[in-house]
Amino acid sequence: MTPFWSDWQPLTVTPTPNADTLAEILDGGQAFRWFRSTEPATLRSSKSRFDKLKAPSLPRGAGGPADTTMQTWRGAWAGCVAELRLDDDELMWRAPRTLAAHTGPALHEYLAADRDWAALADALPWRSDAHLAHCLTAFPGLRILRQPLGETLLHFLCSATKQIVQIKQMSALLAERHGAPLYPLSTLDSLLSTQPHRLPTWAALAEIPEVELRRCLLGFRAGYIHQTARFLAAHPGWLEATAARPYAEAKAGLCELPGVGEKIADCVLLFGAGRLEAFPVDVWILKTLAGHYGLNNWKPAQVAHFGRTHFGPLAGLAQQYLFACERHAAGR
DNA sequence: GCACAGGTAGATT
DNA sequence: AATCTACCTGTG
Repeated sequence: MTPFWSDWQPLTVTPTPNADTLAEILDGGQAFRWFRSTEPATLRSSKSRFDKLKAPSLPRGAGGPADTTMQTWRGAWAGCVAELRLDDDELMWRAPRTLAAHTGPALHEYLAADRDWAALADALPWRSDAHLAHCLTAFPGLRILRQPLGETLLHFLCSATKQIVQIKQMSALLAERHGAPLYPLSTLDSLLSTQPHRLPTWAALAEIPEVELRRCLLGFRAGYIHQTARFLAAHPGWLEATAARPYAEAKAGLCELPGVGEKIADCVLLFGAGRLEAFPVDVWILKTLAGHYGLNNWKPAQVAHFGRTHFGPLAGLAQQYLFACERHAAGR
């Protein structure tokens, strides 16, 4: 019988992130559909339904220090499912065989593998900014994902005053209950009850009653998502065209959507449209710029303007470094 | 039981 | 124009 997963294959990214940075890229607030498939060795004694998954592919020698940090990440985006792991300082990937041919190029795009993210970080003004320099050192190889635009908008409409784990829960419920299956049910999925689904499209969301959305833990965000879905379904291509306009126009356009303010608009442009000049300002950035840059009591819009002028055309990348550092310092 | 969480929109100064 | 507040609900 043909194995369900493809063989592990290398994915060339520059630079290769370490395990901490990879976790920050996949699970640090840019994306919300990546889950660790295996736990650190210290937790392996606890019962896990994923235990049976890792047996065939345990890397390197058993018992070595590397085992404590070895993780496999499983994620879904658009029509793709993939697993990622670090192996001898190389990023490896695999996908269900039926999707593998499509997933390779899709991963390249998703991870923005065409860019040298060390060179981009080096272009930030860290030489005159000691705190930024510190953050660059803490998460070497951090990158900004290029996620599907519509999914990014949906995730950040879910994000208002919610923690990452809760956003991931909303996303999982939306996909499971309202999204199309990613591939025919496999034996593996039957055993584990993990048949993955896409997120619902905006056209599909437009047909879902608000009360139904609320059952996906969306709370007051359900109204925003419902109204935004109605608008987007009635205006095909509007989202893509809007995101492609010059930064100020794109942001203003997105802010027309119900539930989308400056912060969410910047997140959508940065994480879903590769617009690195976008500088989302949330409570963490507000806090870090107050603490390290003396911007006490500045309003979010003022901080956003400061960020774009101080950090320049790659301000969004700087923001991600600052964000990761601040959350890490707070023990998140 | 109660504050708080990757905000936004509408009302009220 | 700047500053409150309500909005849902899981988590600690």
